[in-house]
Amino acid sequence: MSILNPKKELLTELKVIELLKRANLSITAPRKNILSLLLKEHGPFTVEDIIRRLPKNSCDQATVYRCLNQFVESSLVATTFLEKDIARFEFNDPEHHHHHIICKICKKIESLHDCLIDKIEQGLKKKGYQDIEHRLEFFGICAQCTKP
Amino acid sequence: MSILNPKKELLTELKVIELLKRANLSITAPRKNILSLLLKEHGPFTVEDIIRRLPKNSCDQATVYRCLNQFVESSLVATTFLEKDIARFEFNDPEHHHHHIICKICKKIESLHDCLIDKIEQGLKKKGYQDIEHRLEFFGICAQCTKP
DNA sequence: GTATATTTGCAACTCGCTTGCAAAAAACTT
DNA sequence: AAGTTTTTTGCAAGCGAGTTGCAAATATAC
Ligand SMILES: [Mn+2]
Ligand SMILES: [Mn+2]
Ligand SMILES: [Zn+2]
Ligand SMILES: [Zn+2]
Repeated sequence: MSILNPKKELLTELKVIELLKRANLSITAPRKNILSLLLKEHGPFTVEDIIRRLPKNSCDQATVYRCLNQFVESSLVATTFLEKDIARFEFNDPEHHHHHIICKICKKIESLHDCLIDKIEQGLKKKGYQDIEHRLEFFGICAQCTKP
Repeated sequence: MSILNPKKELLTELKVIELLKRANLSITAPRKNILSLLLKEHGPFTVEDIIRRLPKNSCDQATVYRCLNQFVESSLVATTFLEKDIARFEFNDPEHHHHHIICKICKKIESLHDCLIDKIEQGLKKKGYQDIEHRLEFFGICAQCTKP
């Protein structure tokens, strides 16, 4: 627990435990560390980012992957794939479903607090972005797979 | 050249050569085969799909990857990433920019001829899709990277 | 506290995809 | 059309994010 801000730390810890319980995940050190990290900073973070922020040598990278997959599975965490072969993770607040833009050159990532293509692209142009492209994919369960 | 439809084959061949020239790519057998395949069927196709459709042992998989990357680079081909770690490719007709839906269960992919989220999701529900999610990412060049 | 079930660390492995290099083919030159 | 230069190809080895099998460690249930 931090010496500087014991109260806030404690609140985060309690919230993390509550979230893990609701997700039916047992309370372990790696899970608490990873989830509270994602709760404190917005992200999205690569696994490398996350390990860098975790207490040094506090857990294996396989554990980080396993925990993140479980969090995604139980909707605690959302994923983005802004660069090929690099998954990024952020805490999934269902009230604030949103998307991201990455700069094709410097790879800076920004979160967009909105979800309508044209409107977003107009806003991005005003912000100085050029050569904007988007990728939009849908995922669902088709009629055939619903029937039986 | 096909015995059944020599005219159509010849036209495709000419179109393919024209497209390669416009893209400043030299005219080679693998490039012609891959591009004409993508011109004939809509896709999107994985590299495995493409190799299966190519004349048996007609070229190495490394060549397929290299050609596809060049095609993407010169905007002849568009990519989609509907499943993690699996790239799919289709001919990029700029007049028909569109997106896709994949079934979470059977992985069937459908092309959507439109680009507005709400409208698309309504249409998909009418078609029998359930549990629809989408992924929307933007890519651009940020203000800082534009200046210097 | 003990028994049972779950999770972790480690190292080996998987799998799309990429790459170095010599041989082959295309493009350019005359 | 033949010779020269440049590009592309095939092959096999390599890369790297992510996964997995298993024994030891930890959490949960009783
Ligand atoms: Mn975000
Ligand atoms: Mn399509
Ligand atoms: Zn930038
Ligand atoms: Zn289906």
